[in-house]
Amino acid sequence: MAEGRTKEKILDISLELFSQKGYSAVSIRDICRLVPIKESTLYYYFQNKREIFQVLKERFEERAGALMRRLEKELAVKAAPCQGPGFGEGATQAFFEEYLLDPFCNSFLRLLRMEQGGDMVVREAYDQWMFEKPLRFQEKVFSLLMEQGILPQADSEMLAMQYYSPIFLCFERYLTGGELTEEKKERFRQEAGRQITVFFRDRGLM
Amino acid sequence: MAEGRTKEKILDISLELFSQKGYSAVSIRDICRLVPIKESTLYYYFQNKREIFQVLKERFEERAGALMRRLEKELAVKAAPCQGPGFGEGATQAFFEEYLLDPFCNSFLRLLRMEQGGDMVVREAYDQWMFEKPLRFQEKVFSLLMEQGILPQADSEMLAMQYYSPIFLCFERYLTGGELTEEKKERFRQEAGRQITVFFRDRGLM
Amino acid sequence: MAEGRTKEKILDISLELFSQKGYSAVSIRDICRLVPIKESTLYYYFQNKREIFQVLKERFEERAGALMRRLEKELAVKAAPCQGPGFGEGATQAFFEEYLLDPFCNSFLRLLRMEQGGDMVVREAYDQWMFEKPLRFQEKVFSLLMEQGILPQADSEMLAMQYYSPIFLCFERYLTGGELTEEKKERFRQEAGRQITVFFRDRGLM
Amino acid sequence: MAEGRTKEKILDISLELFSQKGYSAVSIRDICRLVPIKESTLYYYFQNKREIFQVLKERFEERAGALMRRLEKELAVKAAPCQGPGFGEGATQAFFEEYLLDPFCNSFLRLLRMEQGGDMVVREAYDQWMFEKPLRFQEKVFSLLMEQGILPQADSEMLAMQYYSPIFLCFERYLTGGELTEEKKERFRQEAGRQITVFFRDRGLM
DNA sequence: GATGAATGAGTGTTCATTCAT
DNA sequence: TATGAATGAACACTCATTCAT
Repeated sequence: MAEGRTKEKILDISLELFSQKGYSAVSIRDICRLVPIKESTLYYYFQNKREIFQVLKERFEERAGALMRRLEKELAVKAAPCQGPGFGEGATQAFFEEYLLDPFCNSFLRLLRMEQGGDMVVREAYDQWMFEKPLRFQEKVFSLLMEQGILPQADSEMLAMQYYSPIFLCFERYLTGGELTEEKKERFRQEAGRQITVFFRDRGLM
Repeated sequence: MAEGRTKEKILDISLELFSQKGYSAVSIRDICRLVPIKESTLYYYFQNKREIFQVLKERFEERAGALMRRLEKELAVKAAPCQGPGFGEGATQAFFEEYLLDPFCNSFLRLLRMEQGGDMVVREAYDQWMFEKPLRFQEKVFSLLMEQGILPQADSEMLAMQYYSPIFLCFERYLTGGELTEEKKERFRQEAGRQITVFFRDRGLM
Repeated sequence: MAEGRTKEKILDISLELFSQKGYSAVSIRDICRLVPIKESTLYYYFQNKREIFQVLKERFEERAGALMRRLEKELAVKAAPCQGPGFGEGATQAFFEEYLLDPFCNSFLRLLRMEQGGDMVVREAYDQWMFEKPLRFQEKVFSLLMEQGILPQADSEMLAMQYYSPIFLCFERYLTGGELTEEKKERFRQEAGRQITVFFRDRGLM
Repeated sequence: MAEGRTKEKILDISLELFSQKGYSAVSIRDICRLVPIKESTLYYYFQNKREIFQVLKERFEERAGALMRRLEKELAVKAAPCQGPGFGEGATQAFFEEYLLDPFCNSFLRLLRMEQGGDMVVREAYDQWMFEKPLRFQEKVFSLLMEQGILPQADSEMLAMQYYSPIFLCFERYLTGGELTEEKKERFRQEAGRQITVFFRDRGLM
């Protein structure tokens, strides 16, 4: 069999199941039935069930971390010449499409979200990737917009909350239950998009 | 043992455990160990594990429904004579203290939140009690405030989102993991309170 | 079912199997097949496999401890009036029939003997019950015999070794493998008996 | 890798583990982890787990057989001219150092000792190498000593038991649990040595 | 010589649930 | 009201072993 194929398939299926039913509600048997392999084969690739989660977590953090770094870099570049409020849009779109709506990231965020009954480390990861990092990033965006006089001076932390919290609410409401269908994604884009539009309009932009 | 005592204790302990570790991560054994009764005794009071959840759900809906109805009634009464924006405060405080921060309601909301991997009915309940009802209620509040000229005319639905989403974010961030300590409650009150204050100040009130 | 029957049967069968094949070579399934019960039933009576061993150990120590105490008491009583070397015989016979040859004690000693690869506590128990206690007891017997002038003065510790070690060798050789048949028991009685006879004859007694 | 290297290492590590934890408590994984090789590699050298034991057994029997033959030959040679009781000493020392205390032989004897729950052939091997052969050899020694008038006429079989059983007890007590440390070896040498000294002194020698 | 990939049978253990008492 | 006794199905995980490469 082609190298790495099986391991990848285990990870794919595991994430899919975990994000739908929750880590502890998914059995090794469930995973193996769908791969499909024998349970003993799974243990050739992973030491135990927890390790599947760990590997998924590492991959998520790599990927999400790379996205965050990229967005910050783009922010710095674009900010140089005054470009109007538009440059925030790119970031938001990337944040939507490559993070909240991206199948892998979306699934993992859902998994984190459900498993908060478990250990602290999961709770902390969820706090980081769902709250801390997005809010910190948005603060920087608004600070820049204010520096350039595009937005009136204000508390950037508060602004980040006002901008991000409706997005978060829409994420929770439309993107964390059942399968991630194109329908749900579209609904999210519209609802969250409306909130963003109004946010900028209220502040005299766009 | 006094009638009803045991059943209540089963419900109390079940909710406590469910809200901390999630429905499926809590075993009948776990519950009975803490009551304490034998497993077979539990089945004298409940047909199966799911029924414990059902009873909790009914009680929650009774209680939360009563609260919502009460708030709506108070809204109608208070609204009659013009009383300034203050009359919204009472509702918000009651929503905080008797709903999001109330041990029973908080626990059940956490339980709903975690079990969305399960069946649709749970998802719908969560949507109702976490999004639909609070947002609908807030819309009415703002409609009234606008009718009375206290708030400038605007899209009340949008306003409700802008008002409620930071509260929801704070709820998710501070009130859904680990035990519900007084510390966490206070933190929530402050963070969510700040958001509300700014919301009204931005709109020329308070 | 009659009270206590099942638990006792589990213990009986477990000891039998453990003493034949060794603790770790016996599976819960093996035990349950012979009882016969379902595996889940076994866990109604015992928390885990180790607890079966623990209970057997407690029972053995109670029983063997009682025997040792009884023999010591009889020694003190009988020693009072001079009765010739005969009084040692009773002790040896009890030690043979109620300890080394007793089905329960024999099985447990075999179990201890085999499981020395495991934890220290098992090793120590084996050392106590196979070496320390028998040798200490025999020392007391010889001290008494010397006090009464029946045996000439000598190092009682050395004497105990000279008396006990052939018995121990016969035990190891004839009583620790396969089933404990009446044939094997008889062979042990004869071989060990001959050693004892010669021991006393060499020292001018009997 | 140099030919034979890997196979030897598998045998060394297997014996070490077997003698510490027992044959069935050691997994192929355990062995391979320490060699270190992949499990499939082990099956290049051995058909199955049992074969590792078989090879070890053959080597043990070769080695122990050679030792026994050598001791018997030395006995015949030395016995010719009258040399006093000393010629027994050499045999005993060799029996200690090259058999009971020799790392390879000691490990294998421990392995045999633990695995008596298994098949008859193992039990028989244990009986041969732990009881039959040592006792037969000792009988010959004493027969010779008696022929030469060094020891008074007596039942050589009984004498062999009296001589060997304390040694066997010390072996069981001090050399069959945990690792074979220099400390344990020394303790054995002293305890067993004392027994031998007293044995000869009691019979007017040394 | 050595390995990567796979497996069937088995391990100890936990689960929600039943039912006669 | 409450329990003692039992169970079938599932659980995560380990075992010795195979075989194509």
